[in-house]
Amino acid sequence: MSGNTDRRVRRTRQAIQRALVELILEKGYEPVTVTDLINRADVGRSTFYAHFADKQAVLFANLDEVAFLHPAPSADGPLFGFSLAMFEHVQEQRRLVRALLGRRGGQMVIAHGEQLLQAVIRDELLARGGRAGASLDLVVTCAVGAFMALVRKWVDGEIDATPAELDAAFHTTITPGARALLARA
Amino acid sequence: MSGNTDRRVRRTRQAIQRALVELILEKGYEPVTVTDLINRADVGRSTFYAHFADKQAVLFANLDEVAFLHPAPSADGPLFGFSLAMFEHVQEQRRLVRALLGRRGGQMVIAHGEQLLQAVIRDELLARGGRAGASLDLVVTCAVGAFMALVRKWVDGEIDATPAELDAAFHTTITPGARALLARA
DNA sequence: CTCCTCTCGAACAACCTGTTCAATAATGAA
DNA sequence: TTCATTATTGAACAGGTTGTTCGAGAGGAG
Repeated sequence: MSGNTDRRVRRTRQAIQRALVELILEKGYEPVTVTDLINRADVGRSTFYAHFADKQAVLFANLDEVAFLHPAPSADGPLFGFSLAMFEHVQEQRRLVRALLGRRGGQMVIAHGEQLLQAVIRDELLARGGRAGASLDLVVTCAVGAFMALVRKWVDGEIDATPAELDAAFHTTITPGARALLARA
Repeated sequence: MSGNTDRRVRRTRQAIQRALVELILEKGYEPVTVTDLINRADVGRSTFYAHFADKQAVLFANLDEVAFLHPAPSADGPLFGFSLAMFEHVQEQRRLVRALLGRRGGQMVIAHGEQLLQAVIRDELLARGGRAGASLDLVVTCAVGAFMALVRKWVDGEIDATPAELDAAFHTTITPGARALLARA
């Protein structure tokens, strides 16, 4: 048994989740209706509501499959060493990430991603001796904003670059400032 | 004649625009319906559609009143000197900016703000001798992302800081990296 | 005062949502 | 294989939203 449920359940849920990704890539998240979803997934209306409360629940179900944002806070290695791995991960799952985090994706997902990333960056700065406080949080916000901006533009095709190039740009821009903050502590 | 139109037109348009701001602050942008708008503005349904194509048109009409994003590219003065003035401007129009750019606001507006800011920052880096190219654009993207992240969190009340503190954080984080880029040119 | 424009409000078709229900089909276990 | 369990179906429904239309009436400009 893969999963622990009825095969029909697995099939249905997967069909719906797949359909959402396809439709987001075609029209963006907001315009997608539940009716679209059940047509594309070829599933009965009542079946849909037996599995998901609404459109957004499907979105979040997909979200779990792209939760590549949980590196341990590291005090050694290069500062913000996590970023290259993340860019590479995004590239592998480009299709899914594009649907979820791109301009056509849902706002909630971006907010969720920002929160995860915020924790990662904050923990890393603290692990390297940053002093908790308002000014550290402001720097964290800047770093999160910069990273997410790169990812969004990248998956939307507004930027053509390799993961290594993105990583380099992120470090060029953010690392000196972050070091300055740490040195001040 | 203030404006150049019928007084009724002015009154109607203003009532609708005001209503949208109020409603966004109460429920966020997406949940606001045209029916909500015409009730709050106390305006007939057909009247609404005589002035605006849809909800989003009202949003953009409001947007013009907060277009504080047009500083001339400056090659002298401190790098990214525009930012303090912008943070102060945001504080003055906090109510409106909060409705438009905050978490409850529309995605389109944020995208629009990012585009304006991107041009500003890009021009400034070019005016200071930055070499146009992919790696400059990547840095610009980071700077825009960082700035917008600060503004969003600020107007949403997730950050409690003065414009000067925000400005300082922005410069601490971004300026060293930007200088490094310019030095490389 | 008069003409012209704007507003009103109701009614409309079209669409979307989320729920219900009885009939049918697939599944997993004995 | 058989059989009880569970999932799916498809249609129908009430409630809400959108954008349009139209005649009647109110308001402003000159």
